[in-house]
Amino acid sequence: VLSKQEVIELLERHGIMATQQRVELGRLLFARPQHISAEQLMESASHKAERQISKATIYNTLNLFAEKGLLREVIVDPTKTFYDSNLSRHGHVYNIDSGEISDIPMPAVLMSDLPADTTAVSIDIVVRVKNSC
Amino acid sequence: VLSKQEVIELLERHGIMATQQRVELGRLLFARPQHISAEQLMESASHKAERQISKATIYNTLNLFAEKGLLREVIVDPTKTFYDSNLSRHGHVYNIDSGEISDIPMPAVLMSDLPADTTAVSIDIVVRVKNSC
DNA sequence: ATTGGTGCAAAGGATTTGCAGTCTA
DNA sequence: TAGACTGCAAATCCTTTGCACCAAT
Repeated sequence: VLSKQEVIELLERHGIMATQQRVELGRLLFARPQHISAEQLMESASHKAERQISKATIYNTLNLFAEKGLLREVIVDPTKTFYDSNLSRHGHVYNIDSGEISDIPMPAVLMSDLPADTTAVSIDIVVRVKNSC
Repeated sequence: VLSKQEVIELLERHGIMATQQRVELGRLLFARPQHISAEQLMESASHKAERQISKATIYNTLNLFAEKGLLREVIVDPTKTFYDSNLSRHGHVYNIDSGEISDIPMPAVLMSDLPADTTAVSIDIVVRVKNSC
């Protein structure tokens, strides 16, 4: 778990003004590598944060962190966005029954067939699984 | 472009009752390999279909076709689901500026690291790109 | 007749937005 | 003080649902 000061430095290194809410959310998010939804973060913040943090601020902060490269958006479910605090190169396994997300190693992917005049922003591999019946 | 009769046979082969709306939507969807959203299909149907087809039927039909294996859901954008009438093994390039989706070959992906007691339903590779500035 | 499909409008749920109040540099 | 951030509620957008009507077996 990072100290407030460590989070403040992390944010500022990424050009993000370190406000109180952002620091508290940062401590929750960067405590460990995890996959978390806006809803889950709201729930977590309502228990653990010193001050209560509004829904809009949760969404704003998640979007800002993702944009600034502190979080990675994980698009596995059309109805809900997850954010991954593990920035290393990896793919995801999404259990469509339980909603759980776990990591898998990402194999080398050949990038030879991208349209010219564009640049790759992200490469995602998602394996959707269901519980064996 | 498939004839009505060809679409009827296709649907029945997949255990789908061939109603008029489903056949018309099938003709639009299976005319060529494409990536289409519910909204785009509604737009297309409003011009080309013989009778007008309601929003609910569009969604019901897309979900049914996907469930029965005639379409593949493409989850690239958290705000909108696309459906792919190309069922062959391939990945996608999603242009976050234009919203365009195009295909890329899918490299062999090692499936050795899936959780036991689950079975893979789909494997998606999505490369998000932006226009070079 | 019975089962399944369709259309319409309303409900639902995640996310965004507008604006007033608050904090920070 | 100016600019940026936050909170709240309302608005938005995509998608699903409930229900009455229609079609096919």
